[in-house]
Amino acid sequence: MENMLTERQAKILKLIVEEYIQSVKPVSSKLLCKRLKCSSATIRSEMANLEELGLLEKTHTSSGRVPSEQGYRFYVDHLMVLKKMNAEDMLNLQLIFQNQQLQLSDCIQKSLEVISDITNYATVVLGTTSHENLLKQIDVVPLNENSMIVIVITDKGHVEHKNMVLSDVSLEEVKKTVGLINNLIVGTPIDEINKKLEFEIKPIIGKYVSQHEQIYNAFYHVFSDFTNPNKTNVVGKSKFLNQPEFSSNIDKIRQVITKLEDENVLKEIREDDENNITILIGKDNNIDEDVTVIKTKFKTATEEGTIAIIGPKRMEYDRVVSMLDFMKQNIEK
Amino acid sequence: MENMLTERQAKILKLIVEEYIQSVKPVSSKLLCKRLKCSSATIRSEMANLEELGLLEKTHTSSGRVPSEQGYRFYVDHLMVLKKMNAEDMLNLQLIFQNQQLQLSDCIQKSLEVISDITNYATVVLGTTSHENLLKQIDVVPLNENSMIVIVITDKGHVEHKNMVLSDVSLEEVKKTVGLINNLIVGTPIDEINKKLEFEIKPIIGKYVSQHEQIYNAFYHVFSDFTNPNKTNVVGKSKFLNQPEFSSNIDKIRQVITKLEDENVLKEIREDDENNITILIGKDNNIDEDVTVIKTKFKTATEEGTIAIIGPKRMEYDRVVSMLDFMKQNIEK
DNA sequence: TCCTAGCACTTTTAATTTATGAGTGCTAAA
DNA sequence: TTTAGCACTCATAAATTAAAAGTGCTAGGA
Repeated sequence: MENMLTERQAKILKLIVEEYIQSVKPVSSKLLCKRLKCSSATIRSEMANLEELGLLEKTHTSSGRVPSEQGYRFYVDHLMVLKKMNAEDMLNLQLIFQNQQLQLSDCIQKSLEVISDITNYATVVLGTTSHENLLKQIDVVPLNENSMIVIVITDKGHVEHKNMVLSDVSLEEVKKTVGLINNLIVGTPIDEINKKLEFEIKPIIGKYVSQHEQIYNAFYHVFSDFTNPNKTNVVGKSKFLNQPEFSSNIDKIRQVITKLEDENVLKEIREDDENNITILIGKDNNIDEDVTVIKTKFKTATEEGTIAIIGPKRMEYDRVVSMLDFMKQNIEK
Repeated sequence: MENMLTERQAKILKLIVEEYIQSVKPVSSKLLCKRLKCSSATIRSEMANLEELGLLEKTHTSSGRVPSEQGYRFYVDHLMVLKKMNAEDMLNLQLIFQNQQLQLSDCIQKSLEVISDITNYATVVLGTTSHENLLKQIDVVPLNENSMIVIVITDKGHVEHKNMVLSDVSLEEVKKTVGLINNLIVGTPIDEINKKLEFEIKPIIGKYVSQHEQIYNAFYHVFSDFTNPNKTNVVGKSKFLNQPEFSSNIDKIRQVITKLEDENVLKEIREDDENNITILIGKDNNIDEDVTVIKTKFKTATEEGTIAIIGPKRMEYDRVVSMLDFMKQNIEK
């Protein structure tokens, strides 16, 4: 693959991508000839070749060159050298994961917030609550006359709680039902609970529990809410305001932010998720052609999902990729 | 108070404020003379008077008039007529509160998201978890060898859960401790638990529980995290992108968004909180002189806090105030 | 065959000018 | 007290100009 380009062409492409990522200005031949030992004319002719190959573009006839989408792609596939993370940042992130008070999902959330701040890009975690969780236990805590709290715990340590309003129902009967549930359907996958509830519990409480209708309905409700996907929240959407090529174009920013608030768009980020790091440059993603999404899947005993960093196409790929990798490592251990 | 102005002056001021809120353009005398039966010259002289009084301003010598900060203040204090909410919006909000599955704080959060969408302003709820909550019950669910989940429930129905990592500790001993806590310190205000833990529980488990050191520390940790203020999140910060007087000024937007992410700034919004609706126009708030904060306190049996709507100074006061009032009603019942 | 100096040409960007229009303040008369 | 009329101000937009940054191409040199 790499023999598509001469060594010098590769060097030039790399320099242009990195220079442009840094300066946000089309890169001129003159600038490069300082770093390579040759004249600007030579570079110009090489640049013309690279443009021919579809790796560079011009913004107008006499402008410097800018990487094309293919140019970025070639860069990340063949030229990029990963950039090790700043030790301090690494430490900060690790500290978050070492806080054993926190659920894993909170650690992920928190560290992605930190990453958003240090990179100036948006970040997101998708689908951290695995629905393959199995029911571990349910508890009921009566609050007052007619309301109680139902707490549902899964084997992976995920906890949810719901209010349950039941007027004129004896606490005894509710507890009986809880006992039945804990005996009969513990170990069931969360999203199959309602089925079991209907076919295994309902008949039984129908016999032994008074006011079974009301109680059954209340519990059915509690578990059906569980199936709702938990809402995903992109962190640092407004970081796009800090990116020069966006800040001159409010409409674009608005457009991108709107996309980042759209559940469906986010859902698509999860699709075709590979185990290693995937880079969706420009048209590869469904957010905006000037945006890049870098994402990876993670999978642990308790959780599973995708984390992604979202920024301009002109992203610091070398830095972001190694950060994301570092995150993945941290999560998975 | 209102006799500061003649009836006609009041009418003109009201028209100018409302026109400007709608059009975002300085209001000319010509425009007004269509609505009042008099010539533009007459209006001009009245406008000059109102400017004299500090209620109007010009953007340049020959421009139309714009309300001054005092002008807005006079408007909201004396001239504004509340605008009833759209029936559909009211219904939508009410439905959220009628969903008995949800905790009150979730209802508030959800409905403020809706309000942010229909108004195009940012919203926030501050300090919904009252630390006057009393401990109702704690539960422990073992997950595996060395980790368990502690669930803390308060009398107001607030639930929190924490991971607790304890290696080589017998479950029996932990359960004993839980039993002690549930017997001895239930009913204690959340933020006093650690004190009680130290002076009442520690001595006892010191006697009766083996490995008390480790267990005590773990529980101490669980409760000390509780005192952390829950993080407040402003909804719809990017709505400022949709406000014309901001969208021409990215720096301003960035500045405002940064403020809205600053915990301290948000905390100040809660201060001097009155029971009724408070309007902080421009310099009255600590966000930006072109921003207005409209807020009110709410207090229910279970929760207490402040909700606020944050938008440009050129805010639809009549609409927002009645919405906020409606929200308060809904929350408190 | 490859590199480079040189030059014509293109386009952007910023600065300047010009013109137009919206709006005011003031005056004098109704 | 109101209003018509007019001179004046300033913002905005369009048009012009000038300078700067780059490129492509060519022809000569290594």
